[in-house]
Amino acid sequence: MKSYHHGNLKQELIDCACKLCERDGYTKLSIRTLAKESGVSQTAPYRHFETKEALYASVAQDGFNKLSKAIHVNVDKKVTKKQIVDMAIKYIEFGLKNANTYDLMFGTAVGNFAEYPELLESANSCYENFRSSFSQLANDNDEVIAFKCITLWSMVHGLVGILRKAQVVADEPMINPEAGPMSSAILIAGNLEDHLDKVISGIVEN
Amino acid sequence: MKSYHHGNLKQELIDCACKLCERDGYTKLSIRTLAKESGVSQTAPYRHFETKEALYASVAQDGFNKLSKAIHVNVDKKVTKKQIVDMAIKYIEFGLKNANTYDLMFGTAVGNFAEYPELLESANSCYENFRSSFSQLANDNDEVIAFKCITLWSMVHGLVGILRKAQVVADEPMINPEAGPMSSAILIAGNLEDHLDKVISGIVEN
DNA sequence: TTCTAATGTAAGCAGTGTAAACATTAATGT
DNA sequence: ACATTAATGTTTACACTGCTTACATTAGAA
Repeated sequence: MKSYHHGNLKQELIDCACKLCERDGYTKLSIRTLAKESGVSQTAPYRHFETKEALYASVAQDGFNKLSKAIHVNVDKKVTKKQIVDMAIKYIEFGLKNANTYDLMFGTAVGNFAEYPELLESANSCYENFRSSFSQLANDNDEVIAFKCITLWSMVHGLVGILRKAQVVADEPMINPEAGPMSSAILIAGNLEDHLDKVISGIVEN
Repeated sequence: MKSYHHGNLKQELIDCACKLCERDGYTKLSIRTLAKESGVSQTAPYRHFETKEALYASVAQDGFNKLSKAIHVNVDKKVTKKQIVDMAIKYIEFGLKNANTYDLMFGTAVGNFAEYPELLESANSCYENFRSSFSQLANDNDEVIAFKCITLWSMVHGLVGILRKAQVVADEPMINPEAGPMSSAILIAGNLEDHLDKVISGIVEN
């Protein structure tokens, strides 16, 4: 016997949306099917999310929280270059393994983060996580750190995009014969650690 | 008096779609309004594009062609570092000024380029354009060139994504007070040329 | 000139986001 | 303890979408 009130609908909707967005891509998600999945009427979600974009924002927020965890480095001790390389690898793996969620986080589905303060908070703290780890490595003033950090972040962010287009999967790199010049990216996928080590050295020592 | 056959419908649809996609974002584009715009029945477009994705593919292809032109460097003479820096700037400007089109080119709206041979061709030749210019700068074997080139491309591609999230416009950089740590990106936007010069030096000399 | 393939139209299906009006219940203040 | 209110759920409905099917017109090849 189910009661009129669900009790935990908002969180259940978010959880379900996260799964479905990651599995099928966010464009395939419909509020109606989501409602059905939670055994609730098709307009019930609107009590918790004003628009579909607001729902996307929650999924994206969850993504930033997960990314934060994935790239987290213990900053108690001194941070080594290898740790930063690992962080970069973790970042890229996250982007490749959670490709659809990553889209939601960095694409245009959620237009303006400022409209969703919690999302903005999570996104900012994720970047701050990245930055503060990186800042332990180089002995520079804040402005220089910011420069270098953005450089590295752009790198890994860009690599996620490029590697995806090259249709490389993190676990099991494989060449798409149709990829043309794009297949250059394969070279990197096969030597991700070496590659990042070089690049990060270059950034830090400049 | 308009004739039953339009005569040039396909191209007109593409042109119109390019405009509307760039203006409102591709998610706002509907085949029906597109048809109306061309003064044709709502199912006529399906004679030229099997699905909406196929239409997106045409818009993306047009984008790659434009990007190719934008970043083109005259490779008759020896290519200087400044030319590569310029190329990078042009790339980033393109990504920022044609943000919605750029989405279509590098996002997930068109899932598999291999399904649209003309798009794949344009995308590949755009990259080849990028690569061949870059290869004139460094004296390396092909594999090393490929490495360095992907590194640079990832950089600029990543910067486009990051700068957009930081809500910076190429023409008129301005700070979004809500941007938090993201506003570090502003530092770069304000010194794009210097920044790229440093980064490119780092890549080439390694 | 005839036939066929290309290109257009009309009607309709199943699905979407979301607004409005109403129902049920949990929370709250007296 | 009870009345009131706010939160949360349902029903119905609108305007819109991508796309299918069946049919109409016409341009170009035989």
